[in-house]
Amino acid sequence: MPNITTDFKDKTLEYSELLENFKALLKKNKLKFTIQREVILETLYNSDEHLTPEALHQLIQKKYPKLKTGIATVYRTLSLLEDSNVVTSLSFGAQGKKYELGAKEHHDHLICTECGKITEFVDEEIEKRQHVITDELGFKMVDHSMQIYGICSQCQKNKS
Amino acid sequence: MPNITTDFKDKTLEYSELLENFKALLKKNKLKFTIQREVILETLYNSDEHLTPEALHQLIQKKYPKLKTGIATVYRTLSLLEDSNVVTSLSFGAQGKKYELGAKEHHDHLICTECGKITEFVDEEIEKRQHVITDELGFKMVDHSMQIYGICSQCQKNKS
DNA sequence: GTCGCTGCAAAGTCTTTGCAGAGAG
DNA sequence: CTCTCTGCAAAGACTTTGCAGCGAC
Repeated sequence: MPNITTDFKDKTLEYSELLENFKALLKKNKLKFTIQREVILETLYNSDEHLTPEALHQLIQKKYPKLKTGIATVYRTLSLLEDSNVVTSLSFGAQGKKYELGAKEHHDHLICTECGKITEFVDEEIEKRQHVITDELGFKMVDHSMQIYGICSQCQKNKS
Repeated sequence: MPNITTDFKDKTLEYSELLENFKALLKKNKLKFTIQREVILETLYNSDEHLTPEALHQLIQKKYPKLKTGIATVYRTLSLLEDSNVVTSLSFGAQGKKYELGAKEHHDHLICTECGKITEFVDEEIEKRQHVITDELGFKMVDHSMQIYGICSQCQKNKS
């Protein structure tokens, strides 16, 4: 079976486009476009990682020390972005949540339990089966998330 | 396509067997078998739901008011059970975690965002695809979890 | 100017920990 | 008897909220 149905990662949206969308969203809801909100969006965009609020805050403080962005603002902005479906959050076993831009297309996650690296993927076959399952139960699917945990090839090498 | 690959829910292990396994596990690790630990295991077994530590604690207090079981003990026991793979935890978007007996066979979750009801299922096709995906990346799968969010048929009826 | 936004600190949740006494082995 | 477990309360980690001044529009 040729591998034509599984795609790994890619970034589809230009930052300028994302920013325009965000501005439009704010305007639509009579919210203000502030420098903090832009910085948070931009930092999320430029990070390939999935960030915790704390990590995001630290990145911003390092990059824009003058701004003295408060952690509360990071939380508030992330909530705003999540409600608007601009970002998506992932919940992990322990405590804490990580955020990523959700404007990219839907995807699932492969998580390395050794190094924490997250690889994204989409598999058509799985997406199809999900519909079969929910249809069968009369369940109306709104969203789904899938995480596969394991050890990435790099960490396997390091161990041996 | 006949539906022969998707199974919905079932309970496979007798409580007595589960209890014996638990006792053996404790003995192996030189841990003690206490009434609190038994009550927590039993309550988890008799609940078809996925319980939060708080909910589990309340159930226990209602059923065994004399025992005055502390919430700390519930947390401590759940950690113990999770480390021993007797229970599995599910993390949710907001805060909080829910626990279920994990001795049952592996399964995924369908979660109703209206009423919170959780339906379990296993789909062979999806399980297969997961292996295809991880093999392709040289990723060693240890575990996975999948949640489908949506509105169950009952809640759809109630709304209309 | 107006009204929403921000930083700060205080207050909330949920979870973990320290400790002295209770209880299993 | 010994050494782990437990309940309680205090401490922690993470997140949210109240408020006065700031800043976008």
